[in-house]
Amino acid sequence: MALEAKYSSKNVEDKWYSYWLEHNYFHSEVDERTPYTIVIPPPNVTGVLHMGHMLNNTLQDVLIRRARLKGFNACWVPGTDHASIATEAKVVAKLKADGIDKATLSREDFLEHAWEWTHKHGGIILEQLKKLGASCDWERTKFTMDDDMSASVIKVFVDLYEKGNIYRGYRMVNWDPEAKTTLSDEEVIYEEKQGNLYYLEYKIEGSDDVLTIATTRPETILGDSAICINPNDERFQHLKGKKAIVPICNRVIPIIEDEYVDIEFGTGCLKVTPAHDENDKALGEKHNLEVIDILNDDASLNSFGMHYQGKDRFVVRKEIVKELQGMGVVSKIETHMHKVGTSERTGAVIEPKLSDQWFLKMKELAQPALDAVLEKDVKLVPEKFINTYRHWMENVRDWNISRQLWWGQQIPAYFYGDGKEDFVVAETLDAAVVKAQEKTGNKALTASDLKQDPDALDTWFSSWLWPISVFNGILEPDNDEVNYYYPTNDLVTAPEILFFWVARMIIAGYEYRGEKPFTNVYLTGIVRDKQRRKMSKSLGNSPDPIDLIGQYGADGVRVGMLLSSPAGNDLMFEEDLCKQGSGFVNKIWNAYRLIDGWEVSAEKEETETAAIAIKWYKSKFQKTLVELEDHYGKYRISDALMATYKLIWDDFCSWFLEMVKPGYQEPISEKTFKQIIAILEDNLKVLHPFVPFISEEIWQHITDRTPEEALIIAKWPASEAYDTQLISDFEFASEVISGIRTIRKEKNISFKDEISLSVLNNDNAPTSFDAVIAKLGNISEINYITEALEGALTFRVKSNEYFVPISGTINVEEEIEKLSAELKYTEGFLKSVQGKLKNERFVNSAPEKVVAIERQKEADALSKIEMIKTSLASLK
RNA sequence: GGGCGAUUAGCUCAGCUGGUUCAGAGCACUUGGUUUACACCCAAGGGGUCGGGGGUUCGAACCCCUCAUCGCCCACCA
Repeated sequence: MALEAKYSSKNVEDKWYSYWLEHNYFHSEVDERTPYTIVIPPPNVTGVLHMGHMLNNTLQDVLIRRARLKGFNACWVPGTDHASIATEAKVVAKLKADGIDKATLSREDFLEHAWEWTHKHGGIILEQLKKLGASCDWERTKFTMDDDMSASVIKVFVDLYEKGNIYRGYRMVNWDPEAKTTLSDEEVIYEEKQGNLYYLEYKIEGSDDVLTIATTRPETILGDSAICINPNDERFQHLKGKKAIVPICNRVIPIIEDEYVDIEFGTGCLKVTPAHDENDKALGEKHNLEVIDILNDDASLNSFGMHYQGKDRFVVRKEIVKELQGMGVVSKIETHMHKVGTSERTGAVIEPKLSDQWFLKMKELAQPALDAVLEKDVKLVPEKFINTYRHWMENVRDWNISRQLWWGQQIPAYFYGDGKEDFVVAETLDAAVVKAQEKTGNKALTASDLKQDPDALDTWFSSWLWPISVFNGILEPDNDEVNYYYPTNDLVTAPEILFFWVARMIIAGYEYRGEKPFTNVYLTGIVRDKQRRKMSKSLGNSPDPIDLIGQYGADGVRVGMLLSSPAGNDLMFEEDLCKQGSGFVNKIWNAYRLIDGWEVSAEKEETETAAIAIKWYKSKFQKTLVELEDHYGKYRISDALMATYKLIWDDFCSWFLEMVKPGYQEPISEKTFKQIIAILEDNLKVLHPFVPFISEEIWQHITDRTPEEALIIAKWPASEAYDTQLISDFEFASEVISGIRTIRKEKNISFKDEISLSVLNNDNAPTSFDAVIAKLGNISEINYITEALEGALTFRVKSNEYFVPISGTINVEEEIEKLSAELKYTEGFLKSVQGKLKNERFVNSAPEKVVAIERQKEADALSKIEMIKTSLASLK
């Protein structure tokens, strides 16, 4: 049955994905083979596939499929992340839409809603990955809130607490007033914003003097507890030891001195608000100042806000300025650019806030993880990220791991009293009771006396264990699975989460396995649109990957993504690339259609052309195999694809198939055909990681295969020595063919008209491809001659001259002009080469090899000039 | 404010140890083609003082200095 001229991906892709699943090829179990493991960067459980995932997972699938073909026990562990803030925010919004306020719900009820939401929307993204062809071991699918995963998190928390790495601290934290939770420093995004710098006058107690301070947040004056000046500031010597009066609330506050104050900035006077600024807090502690917190959790003012109580800080900012202006204490308002911290998740402006939170000490834990990367035990690709990584790890700050959320692992700290230290940390309530009894000496304490800390842990506190916990290596550190699969091989992820996730996994790896979690970290680029904007749902500039797959096929989209994705560089995604991808897929399809349509004859002999073509292609293939090895080894996946692309499109389709193609309506020799099929099969193997579907389709179409013979589990082509001479001889021959084509075109000689070719064999032109030249150039005969042929069209390849005798078609003047131009160019070239060789310093200092090359160039140019001159003479 | 990186063809990017991979690839573009797989095709062609300037060297896209522009990361300037 004839195959369709246009490849249609739809049915083919579903068919083979089901087939692969049915035969369990993606599943990995511990065996005697060497493992090759990748753990997926778990996407948000309720998320949908975006272009970033697409890139990421295509790369992982390429790596895993190639490893599978190379005979490794390939294991790609999929899963999702509970994404506490993002998911909780979605659930809260959904409840709100249903008229339910989270505050009215109990923790249990809320979690029930959250789970319901998770089950409803969860896992969509994993289904989408299947469309892409991702060959994950779905039996191993994990969720960061699975029971065992959560148990691992709790165990680690307790362990780190007992080792003294986790502490509870009253600290200035980043407060997200929208989500009403703290954020880690990494979750705060600083944006340059236009604000105002307000100059406010404070009265000096017991005098009519005023001093002026500058602030960007005038509402915080209600929380002021001092004014600070630089002791070296000449202007303010008279203020030392005095007191100032805060406008509106009339609080009397001391004027303190500290060299921290920048004399140059603003007025040189600084108001100190310890509750709402990190630096002020430090000053406050140093000078023993009162801490006045004026904000509620939703960033409205509390009772310290007096008549502003209950109003949002930004509303108050406007109103208080008016009031202050009315009092005549605003001396100046300047516009001022400053950085404002916003929440990564909700976009709300962050307020620094003092509160009790849980922290993980990082300095010590980070050390082995830093060393691992610096010593390249863990390799970052591209290497430029090493510096960024080092900088971060050397200046790592303690990690705020508590979140005022319910969706996540609840912190296993149990309070038995109101005191700051009245708590114990334990894996279970029962264990907590025992510990509490021991700690207090009160044997009468029961479970009902204990109250668990309501906060949940930061999501990253579960995902940092991912490479270990997916193999249950926390709960059972010595199990066969983790011992076999860990450390994993490659991690493919976005550079944005190098600190959030990658660095912390390395830390956890050393802390809990004494070993790195992965050997290589491949950091992909950020997918951007043509205007260099990051592709995101909110901007609406991201195409839906599933639509793209529908349009171009998964294979086409995979190729499109990979065509332009050098590691670590951002990639400008254009839909045209997918078009190119599906074009490539179609090309492969049609190459197969050609072969598939041939009539095979056992009687027919192998032609000379076919014999040399097969030998040549095998060499070319082997050479490409070596290049592929190099590219893959350096994670240059797009280069690997491009090398494969050229091998198939140029070498296989444009050259090889043209060479072996039988004549019109002629059968092909069975011997040749068998070899072509073997070559095609090898091609399919190297293509498979990039275009898994069409490669399997063709593979299975060639002949009936048992499930054990599927392409997905075939053996990567074996490396063999290859003939470089043959490859360069072919390149020579291809130039000859191109010369013939040029002449045909220039003289309008149809391909159907046979012509003859004569070679002035100055340079021992290789003859191995003469049959090919004859076939592809439609040459009746090739003659080797010792004297120039008169009255013929000529062209040159290296220093051989070729003649095509065409009577009556030669325009002598045109030929002379052409030759003269070539002569002039060659003479100029010779001059520059000789100039180099005359330079003694070049000859003396350059390596011998380089000089020899120049001498060869000189000799070639000389003989070429001689030849052109002869031709010219004969024409005249 | 500190650090890292980039700047090469219209676009996206290679260019590894300074010299045969040295000015390249893919796409786009122009021109010409219904030769028995593919117009998602075939062939040919145009296009770049390698961001500017200076230096080192026999020799620089590559090393050094400097300027410019862009990007990223980190950081508490009110």
